[in-house]
Order: sequence, then C-alpha cells, then structure tokens
Amino acid sequence: MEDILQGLNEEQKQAVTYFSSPLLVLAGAGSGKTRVITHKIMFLVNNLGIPSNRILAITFTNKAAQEMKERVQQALGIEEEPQWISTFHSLSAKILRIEAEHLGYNRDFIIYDEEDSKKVIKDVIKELELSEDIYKLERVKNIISQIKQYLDDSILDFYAMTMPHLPKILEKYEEHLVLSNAMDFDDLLLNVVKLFRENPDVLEKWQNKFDYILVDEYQDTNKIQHEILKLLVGDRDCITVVGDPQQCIYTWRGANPENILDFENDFPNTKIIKLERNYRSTETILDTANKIISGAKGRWKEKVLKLWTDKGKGEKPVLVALDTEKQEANFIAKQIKKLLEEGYRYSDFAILIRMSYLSRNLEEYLMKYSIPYQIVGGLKFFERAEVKDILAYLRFAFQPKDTQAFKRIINLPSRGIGEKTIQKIASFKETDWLQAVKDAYESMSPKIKIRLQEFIEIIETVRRYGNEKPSEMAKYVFDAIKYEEYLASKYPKDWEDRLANINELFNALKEIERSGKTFLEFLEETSLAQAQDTIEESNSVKVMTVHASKGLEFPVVFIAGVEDGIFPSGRSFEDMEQMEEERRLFYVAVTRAKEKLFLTMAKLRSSYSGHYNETKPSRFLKDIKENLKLLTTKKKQTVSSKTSKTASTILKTPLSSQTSNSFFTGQLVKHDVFGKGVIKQITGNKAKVIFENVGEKTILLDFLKKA
DNA sequence: CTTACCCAGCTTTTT
DNA sequence: GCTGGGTAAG
Repeated sequence: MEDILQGLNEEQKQAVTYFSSPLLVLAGAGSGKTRVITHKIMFLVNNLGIPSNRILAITFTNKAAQEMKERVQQALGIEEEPQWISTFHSLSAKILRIEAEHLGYNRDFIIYDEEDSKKVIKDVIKELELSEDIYKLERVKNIISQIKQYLDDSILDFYAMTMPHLPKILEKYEEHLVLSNAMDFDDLLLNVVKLFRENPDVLEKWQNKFDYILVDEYQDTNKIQHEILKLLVGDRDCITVVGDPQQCIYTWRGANPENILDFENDFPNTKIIKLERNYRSTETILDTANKIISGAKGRWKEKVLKLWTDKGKGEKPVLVALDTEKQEANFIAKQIKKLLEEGYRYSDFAILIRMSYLSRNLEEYLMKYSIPYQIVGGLKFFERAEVKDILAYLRFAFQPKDTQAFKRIINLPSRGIGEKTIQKIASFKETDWLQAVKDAYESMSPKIKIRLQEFIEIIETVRRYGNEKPSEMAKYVFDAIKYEEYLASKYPKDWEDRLANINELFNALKEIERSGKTFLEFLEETSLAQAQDTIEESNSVKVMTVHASKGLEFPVVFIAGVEDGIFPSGRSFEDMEQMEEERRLFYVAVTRAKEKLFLTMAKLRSSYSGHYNETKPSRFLKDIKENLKLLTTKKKQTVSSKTSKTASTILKTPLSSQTSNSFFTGQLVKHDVFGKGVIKQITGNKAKVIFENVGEKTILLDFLKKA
C-alpha cells in the first residue's frame, strides 16, 4: 500500500483512495493529473483486488493511452497490457465492432474520415439539387456534426428555419453511410448511445464488464461522451473524472468548461478534490498563467484553480517583437542554437503556434540552421492523397459497399469512366458496388468492358489475399494500376516525395502483418490516429499547434505569432465565447513551459499573397505585461546587442501607426476585379462589401483599396 | 471523357 | 502560393 501512495501529495493521495461516491478531481496544469489516474488504477488492482481488465480508463489521445497502459503493466508486473485504456473514439469503435449487428451494421464497418464525410454531403446536396450558396458544404457538415454531438434535435429545428432542406440532407446523409456500411467520427459515439439505449441487455452486459471508470481531460468531453459514461456507470458510484475547466479548448467540438460542473448534477453526491500544486513550471511562468486566466469570465470561474509551486522564481518570460516573420523564425532558430550551448537538447524545445500554416516559415529557418525538427500534426500521413488512393483499393476490396472508396478508385487512374458510366453502374447496384460493376458489365461498350474487366480483376485478387498479406496486395495494386506513372504525370514537382510516402505505407502494412493485427484494425487505427500519436522520440525540436500540445510539457517553449488576429484568432473577435476559448488556449500554451518561455511576434506578417501587413500585439499581452521581459533586437545582425525595457512600451506604440490598411464600415472601396463598392461589415481580416456591379461579396481586406 | 488552362478564394483548432 | 472548380478544346 505504501508503495502506490508514495511520492504523492495529500490531495493526490486522497484522490487515489476515495471511493465513497463519484469523484471529480479539479486538477490544474502540471498538477499530476495523469499520475493520479495511473496510481488509482494500480490501487484498484493491488489494494482492492479488481482485475485490470475490469477497469475502464479514458484518455484524450491514443498516445496517452499507450503510455498509461505501459506504466500500469510495468507497475503491476502483469503479463498482458490492460485492455480497456483508450480514447472515447477507440473505445466506441471497439464496442461497435462487437455489437454492430444490433444497429443494422455489419462488423466490418468502415470509419469515414472528414474528407469522406464531406464528399458524401457534397453528393447529397447535388442529388437534392440544392443551392450550394445556401447549403455551404463546410457549414452543413458542422451543423450535422453539432446535431450528433449535442444529442438535441432542437438544433436541427433551429437551423431548418434558414435551411429548410437540412432534415432531408441529414436523412440522405445517414442513408448513404448505412448503405456504405460506414460510420463517421460522430457516429462512433452516437451509435454507442443508441445501442445502449435501445438494448438494455447489451447495456447491462457492458456495465457488468467494468467495475470502475476513470476519465482524464474531462473538461474536453462533450454531451454525448458524458452520456456514454452515464450509461456505463448506471446507478453506481464507480467513477472518477479528472479535468481542469481552465484548459477546455474544444468547445467547437461540443466541449464546454461548464460541462465539468454539470458532472455534479448528473452524478449525485459528487466529491470534489482540487489539485493546485504544480510540479512543472517555475513561479514566474505560473504567475503569468494565473494572470491570463484571471481575466476569464463564466460560471466555472468559481472553480478556478490557483497554481502554486515551490520550484523557485525562475526567469521572466521573454517577449520579442521582430520586424518580420522571417526575423521571428530566425530569432527562434538562433535562440535554440544558443541554448544548446547551455546544455539543452533539441528535444527540450517546442515551438507552439495557433495556426498550422505558421509552421512553413519556421521550417525554413530551422532547416537553414540545420536544426532537426518535427512538425507534429498538419496534414497527417494517412490523409495524404497518394496514401488514401492505394488504401482505397484495399478498403474497397475489403468492403465493397464503401461508396467513397469506390468513387475514388473506379477512375483512378483514368479508365475512361466518368459521370455517365458511374450513373449506369449505380442503377444496377443492389447491395455492393463490386456486384453492381459486374451486373452492369454486359451493357457497356467494348472499350469500357476491357477496362472494367481489369478493375474487377484487381479487386478480386486483393479480395483473395488482402487479409493475410495487405502489404503485398498494396504493392500489387501499385503495380497493376501503374501508380508510379500516374504520380509522375500528375505531380511533376513532388512525385518523388509522394512515392516515398507510398513506400512508408508498404512498411506500415508489413508492420501490421508482423504484429498479427488485422487489416480492419489497421484501418481503424489509422483513421483514429491523432497528431500526438505521430510524435517521434527522436532528439528534435517539436513544432505544433497549441491544440496538439495538450497534456505535454517542454523545458523551453516558444509561442510564435502572438498577434491579434492570430493568437487570438481573428475569427474570435466578434464572439465573446470564442474569445474566452482563445484565452484558455493561451493559458494552455503558457503552462506547457517548465523553465523558459519566449513569446514572439512579427510587426509585419505576410499573407498568402506575399503582401506584408502591419500587425497588432496580442490583446492577451496586456494582462501579463508586468511579468514579461522585453527583448528588442537591433537592426544589424548582432543578436547579442539587445536592450531590455519594459514590455508596456511596445504594447502602446503600434495601435496609432495602424493607418495603412484601416477600413471601416460604410467606407468606399475599390477592388481590382469587382470594381467600386461599400463596406457593409468587417470581421477579422475580411469585409463584406456591396459592389455596384456584382453585389455582395466577402473579400479579404488585403484586396481592397480605398476609393 | 480527358486534358489543359484560368481564375477565384483562401488559412483556426481535429476525433 | 496552392487548390479546387469551371470551361473550352480535342
């Protein structure tokens, strides 16, 4: 017993050993959240005699799950990894693979990623002949996702007022998914709730499977995840959740800092324990973080945690204002080089950004200084077109109902099969697309017959051997469709890089053959892979979005682009709630740092067109200016000649010099293409303009001139 | 049906 | 600077 509790502080011990009622642990950044969960699992097993496979633990990333599994396994000295440590999405997929039939699905269902779902919605909008201006793809997709996440039909009613055909779209969308034996990300969760609600016996079975449930990063769970927990717990007490409302950064995915407070309502007699002692950062960094969050608003504020540490003062965070983004990147790279001499390693550094496109500029300079780096996240490996192409062949062979896979490959590379032929095939479709192709075969022209024959042969071959030897089959497809030629002609610039990706795919497939996993498991893993899962152990600087940095810590952190419009994002300007989220994001970013923290900004930043725009320092800097040390770099390249002054000087100046591109509502403007117009509304870097000839358009400010 | 070319629009965050 | 869509020619 001493063993497990050793090294924990009083509150942590309490959290680990409390079982009398549902437990909510409010745990600040760096306060040992994950540690509490891991130790509680060990306590359950060692001291209460509960088998590890009867404990369900939910983490936010697969990486965290894997680490927790390993730690628990090692600490308990057990043969097998604990089975039920995973993310909500992986858990749901696992449950649904077993219970799919109850929902009219087949166990071999495919998980549609963002791109697949979007294409389905696009097809549906076309099919229903709706205006793409009113039913904007991105918006419709978001609404559908919201409806599924909030478990609330009134959302549909609400949007249906302006989009009367929305219910029809939703219905058709669902139909398409079921016909493809596919689920989207939201379905994974939603279908579990449906399953449990409609099948009490199934629910009971799963309730009986778990004696205790623990959830990490609870502040970022949404309604539907909460519902899954409620169902699994039933009327028992067996749940501990750990979270921090200050770190809720996924409201756009249905999470809300208030949700964590509702836990008390849904689980009666909830006990609350606060962990406010921070083991990660220096006092100055924590003080800065506390200042940021003390400006927050909202009901959860009463639950605000005040972090403290006995680590000592430490150095003040440094604010550096560079002239341009190039110099910003240059500064960061140089600073890293400098700190390396003080004994830091590359892997001690993280560069955090609010928007992923900011990484390009950084990359350039990291390369220039020969600093090994890894961009975490961004376009993920399995989302790359070439990887998806090859996988689509395997996917389709495996699941010939998969409409999106079929549409992707039937004319890839060009087989002379276009819209018309696909329509024809569709008219023959009864169950799956492969059968439809075979049935439609006779009615095709001789030329197309040959091409279809080739296609069928490829698919049939993959069907025969795909399950055992996916890597060989991938190679076979690659050769059979002459994919290398296709790549070379389609992407003359970077086809070699893409080819390298294909090779990596072959390796990944070989790896699963070795590990004894099935192709389906492989597909599931790849579609649920997260940014953090790709983090390499290598000694390299990590560049990532603030979102991707959740739960991680680094000795030295740079936060780049601390400018209004970037951090906070320009989109949050008109929406209080979103601005609040930006604040929490900033809080998360700052609390990643253990020892040193640099905030950098560029006075001029180029937009995609290459034009430089003046920037304003982030509004969040005002709250923390006394905490910051200001570093200015002299004109010439002598980086060493820096002068220190107070941060407030820089915060005062730029506002007044903002004349060059300041627009206002009602202003007469000119656009190269659209001609003269009047600004109706300005949001962020865009303006709604009514043009005399072409009507209303939303235009980026960069493209407008004063008339 | 395909290809080649032009143009508009654009960058949150992601399971 | 990139991409997806639209269009005209083959």
